[in-house]
Amino acid sequence: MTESEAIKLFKCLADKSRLQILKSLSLEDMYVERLAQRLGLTPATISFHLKKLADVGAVTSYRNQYYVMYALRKEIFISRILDIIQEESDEAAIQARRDAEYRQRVIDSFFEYGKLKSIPAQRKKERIILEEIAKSFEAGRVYTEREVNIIIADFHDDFCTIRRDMIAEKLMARENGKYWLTQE
Amino acid sequence: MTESEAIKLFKCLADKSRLQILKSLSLEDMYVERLAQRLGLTPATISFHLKKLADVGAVTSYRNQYYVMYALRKEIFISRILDIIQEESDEAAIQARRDAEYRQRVIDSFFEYGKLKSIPAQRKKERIILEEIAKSFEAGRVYTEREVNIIIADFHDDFCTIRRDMIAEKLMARENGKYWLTQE
DNA sequence: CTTCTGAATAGATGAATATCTAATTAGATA
DNA sequence: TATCTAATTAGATATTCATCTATTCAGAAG
Repeated sequence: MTESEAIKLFKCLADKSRLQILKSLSLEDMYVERLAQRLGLTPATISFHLKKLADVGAVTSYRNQYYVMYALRKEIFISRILDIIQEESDEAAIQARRDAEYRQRVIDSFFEYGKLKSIPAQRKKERIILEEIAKSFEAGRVYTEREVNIIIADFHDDFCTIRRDMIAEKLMARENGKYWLTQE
Repeated sequence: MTESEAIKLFKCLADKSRLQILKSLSLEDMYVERLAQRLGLTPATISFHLKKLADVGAVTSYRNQYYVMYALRKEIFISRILDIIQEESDEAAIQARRDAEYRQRVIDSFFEYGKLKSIPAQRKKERIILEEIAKSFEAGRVYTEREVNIIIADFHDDFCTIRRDMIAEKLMARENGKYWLTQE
């Protein structure tokens, strides 16, 4: 389902009259005038809504004597809302989301009130923490060692280790006692 | 979830900007200005949307330095749309729906183009058919036997049997050759 | 305490839309 | 074919609501 299809579907569901139509049709098939009577609305209004519902595939219709019977298409409604929101069918995007969730968990467990509780032992986790700290530096700007220390000290007392590891991980570069962010 | 809660939830999802906010937050927590930048909208507009999303419990927020971080509350989105539409959690309603579905199947199998193909042998099924035919009579109005016959004959040639069974099932009452619907 | 910055609110505006009445269409029956 | 009835469409109206600008609020930092 594309984003604009999802919006159309949710728009359909976001109306009291249409929701009641769907509820009624979930009980039994009905024709326009009967629905109008149940909901206390004009047949014209019901037609208007049924057309929208049919547009998104929520209902189908068939003739029965004088009447046009409408039926609910339950298949349309089996998916979970979360799946629709997160739908991005391409694998790369899904992997990116998993990564982001993992990163967030690591950050949550090592930071508290904006402070780093401890330096992760696992290199993979430390990398994530260092990248998070790197966000406090401006791209392109050149810092003195003292400035770097002060910024890092906001996160953890052991700014020496962290500063050194930032260089080792190539998140920052150093030359002649000056530091700057590398471009990723 | 009540009907009006469901409508509010769907209204929230029925907007491109809000859907994109939710998609963004499903990747990682973000603050207002960052979202504004991603979506090409004003921070004021993002605030407006986030408030609506918070109202329905779709997001939560927490402070982080200068920023107010917003996070997606996935728990809200686990239910299936169909369950929300059909939500009437009380047993009586669910049974009523099953009954209605059964009735519809019986009606579908005995009627064709508005005509009764045959009179059901099972009493339970005949009752359903008779109730369906009874819909062609007006409540409160008194009919002559001839009028009754004409109306029933629209459904089946053997109007005598059907008329007699309507009385036997107490769907109609008769006195002095006059007929009328009983109140159910 | 003062200042700064990001967030929220208020007010205005234009676009979308739910509803009605009236007119038209389409399908069934005679 | 002519006629009847339910369904749909068209046009009008009032309301809702997404968005912007400008202002106010709140929390962090000096």
